[in-house]
Amino acid sequence: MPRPPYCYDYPRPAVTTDICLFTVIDDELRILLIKRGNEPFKGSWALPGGFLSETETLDQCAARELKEETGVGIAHLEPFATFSDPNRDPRARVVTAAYFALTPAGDHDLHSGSDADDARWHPVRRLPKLAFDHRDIIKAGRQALVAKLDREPLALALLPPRFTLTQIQKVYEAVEGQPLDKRNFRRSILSRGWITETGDMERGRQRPAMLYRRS
Amino acid sequence: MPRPPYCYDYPRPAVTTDICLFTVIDDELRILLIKRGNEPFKGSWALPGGFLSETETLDQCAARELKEETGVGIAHLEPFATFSDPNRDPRARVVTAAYFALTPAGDHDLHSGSDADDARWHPVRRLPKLAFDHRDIIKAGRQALVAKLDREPLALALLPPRFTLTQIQKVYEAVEGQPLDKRNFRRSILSRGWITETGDMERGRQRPAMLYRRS
DNA sequence: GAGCTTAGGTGTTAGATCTACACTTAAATA
DNA sequence: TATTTAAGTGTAGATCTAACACCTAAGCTC
Repeated sequence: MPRPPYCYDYPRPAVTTDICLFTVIDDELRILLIKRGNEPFKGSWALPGGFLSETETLDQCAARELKEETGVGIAHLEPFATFSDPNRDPRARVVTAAYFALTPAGDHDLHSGSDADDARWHPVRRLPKLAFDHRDIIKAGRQALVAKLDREPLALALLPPRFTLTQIQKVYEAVEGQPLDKRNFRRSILSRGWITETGDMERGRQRPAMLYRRS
Repeated sequence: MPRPPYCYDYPRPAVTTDICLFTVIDDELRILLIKRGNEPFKGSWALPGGFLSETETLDQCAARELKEETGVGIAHLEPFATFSDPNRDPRARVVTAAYFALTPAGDHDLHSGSDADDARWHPVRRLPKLAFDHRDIIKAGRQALVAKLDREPLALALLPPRFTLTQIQKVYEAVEGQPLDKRNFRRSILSRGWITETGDMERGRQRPAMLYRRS
């Protein structure tokens, strides 16, 4: 098929994905950031992400980049916005599709990529100096997460396979940033049908708690 | 500043915007489609849209393309998804940012672009043969519209500056595709504070109705 | 093993919101 | 003046929401 010239005359931007990978550690919402080892913004922190390859969708690109960074399967990954200011990257025109991702706290094999010094979980309320427009992206990502948490069982992606009602309540409190009433929360979360009793109890320092799982 | 080679080694997709421009005509939700005059998909209908230029954001690109197609300012325009299947356009790799737009029914100066035969308002429940993945895009756009209509005063973007309660109810019924109870609808819409009485009445064939406007 | 510590687990009430439902009114027209 | 058409209005029952406090089961300490 002939390639109509109008289709190719346009300058093409580079296309990337950037991922806001959230987790809850110490009852606090945190995000994975990578310290940049190269200019521009050398020494600043940045979101994980990378360039779209020729044969993959943006979803696949985000999943691949995330796997390369964290070495784990991610419980939830979805796009929430695009960022396309012509000057957002001083090197070149780069349009990025921003994703948010969720993973349970715990055993991540964080390993720096080729252009990164370090990877760390940063509390979203105390962010360091960020590269590019990544502060804006994180702000939008948090808003998207908060907005969805009430309508979809996203909290399950921030928890291990079996968890107590107190644990899931703490996830909601960490994401929403406010305490919730225990009895009202339990009534509400159980009425949604997202979770089921396992029958097993968690034995800890106090009275045992019922373990729940995804329905 | 030197351009790091990793930044340019990647093949770059073309980037476009596609716009689902909705309106309500004859109590029916309709979408603007353009008949394609060129291959591929010659004779099929397609969403208005076009290529991102070097100096504009995706928002600006969508607004510009829409203005070129319809000749009117648009009351509401926002992105809702991206589509990036590597084979979605048979000519080349094209990633598109999909927008939905809203405009009051009425006097649009629809004019075909260079590669279009015709532009028409199609009822969303009876769509013709569509080019590319535009059927998927429209489906996602409708869902985005329905989801937002309840939370934000989007219906005002589908109405003239002054309107009656019956008119706004018909907009909701057209978008949601189901009839609504008149008294409950009125109580609900008035309690949101989005609209205010003008004090003027609309004179028609029957008892006059109060005209409202955006608060 | 008794007492302390810690988190788990449980109900009710008042207020607000939602849903279903039918008749009267004001103007235009015939 | 009678008819047609859409405008406008209220209530009762059910459901949902928000506020609120005490008892229980286990581990730990002495």
